[in-house]
Amino acid sequence: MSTDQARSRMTTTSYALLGLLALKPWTTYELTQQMERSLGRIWPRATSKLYEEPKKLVALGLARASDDPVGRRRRTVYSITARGRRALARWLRTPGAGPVLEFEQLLQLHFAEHGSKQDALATLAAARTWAIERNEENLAVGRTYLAGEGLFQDRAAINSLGGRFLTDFYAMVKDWAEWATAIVDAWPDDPAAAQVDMADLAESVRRAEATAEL
Amino acid sequence: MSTDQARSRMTTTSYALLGLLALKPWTTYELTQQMERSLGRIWPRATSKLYEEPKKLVALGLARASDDPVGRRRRTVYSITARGRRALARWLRTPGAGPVLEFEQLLQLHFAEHGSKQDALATLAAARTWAIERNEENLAVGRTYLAGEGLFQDRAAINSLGGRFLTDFYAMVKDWAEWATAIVDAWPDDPAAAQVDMADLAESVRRAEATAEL
DNA sequence: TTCTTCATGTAATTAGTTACATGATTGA
DNA sequence: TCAATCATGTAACTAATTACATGAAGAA
Repeated sequence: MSTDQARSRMTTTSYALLGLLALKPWTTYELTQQMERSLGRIWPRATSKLYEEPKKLVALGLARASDDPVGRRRRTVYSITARGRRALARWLRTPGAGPVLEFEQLLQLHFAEHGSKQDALATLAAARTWAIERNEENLAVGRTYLAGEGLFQDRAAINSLGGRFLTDFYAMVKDWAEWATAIVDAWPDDPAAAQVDMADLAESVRRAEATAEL
Repeated sequence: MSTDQARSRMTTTSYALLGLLALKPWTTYELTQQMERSLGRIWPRATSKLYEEPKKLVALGLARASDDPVGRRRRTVYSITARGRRALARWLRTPGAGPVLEFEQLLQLHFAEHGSKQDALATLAAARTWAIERNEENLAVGRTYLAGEGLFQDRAAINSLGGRFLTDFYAMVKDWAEWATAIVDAWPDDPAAAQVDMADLAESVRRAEATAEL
């Protein structure tokens, strides 16, 4: 156990892995698969991170690693410890951060005046496609649960909260992209010359006002 | 000009700053304010990054820095160069990434079985509050544009695309949080014992199916 | 038996954050 | 004239990514 690792603090990523370990023991590869397929939608991390992070959990006494050899190479299986479960429960009591969004395509749209109308439309089309593709994946998972064949069917009640969030999010992105495409279609060729439609603006403000009401 | 910086590549963050410089020259502090108030909603970065990144733009010849002293200390004003404008236009033609979401609160919900029902409800309440507060800010900006008094009123057409996205996003988060609160309210005290309501699940799937249709 | 894909990991690099420091300005 | 806050920046650190490497398993 390196002192470095023992000293280093728990990040949200650490808890994400710890949470998975609370479900069952996993090999690192299984963890990467699970992240790619599901948890990664709300907490995306590079694969190599997932090989590194559990070591920290072990160093902190929150997880246990067992090496089982496969042929000439080793494979590591991680499982949670009692201390790990307590740490996880403690984390669930702390206030977490709200959604953090990074949206490069929207950033590009935000500077659309410096490119062509075509650029903007292409970006919107890509955003729409993105939403449809992600939704497709999410839908496939939802159907397996509806059929009673989900990977963690006993956790269906909990999983469905996140599933619904993603469903709503993808729908929202798609609808927005279509709305925005109609708007941009009406622009002149030079986006810098585009005039705002006050009626559209007013409608957006009304929507926000509806959300502001308790 | 350090070779290090000249060699380093442009990131999306670099382009975010470059895009702002294309609007007008800014002092670094003004850039931090602008990011905090508006661009940061879709491309959040720490303040110190915003002091560092423009230096790279200068090293790459995409921006110019002018030092103007304020009392005994200096202040840097950055402006874009012709090369910078071309680089920005080129970037607008490249495919950008779709939305990337990090949602710690939802991660906590995902492991709700290891905490109490109260924990889950508190997390959902926090998510709802988050959405309302963010919406409030966004609404305030929208109103200034509707009144014709936006900070960049001439860019209202473009700004309104992003404004609407955020409006829809905050509404979606709030609605989801309220929906989920009702669900969790109906859970037994031990979240691990919660049973999924198949009717709810079916409705989520139907929603996703609606999005999947062209 | 060879090729490809799955599986398992490390190393090098970088992007980003947290912490710190201090001058300028304003209002009590 | 003092305190608080605004404004400006650097340094140290760390989380995370990209690139690389290679063995195992299964298909052709």
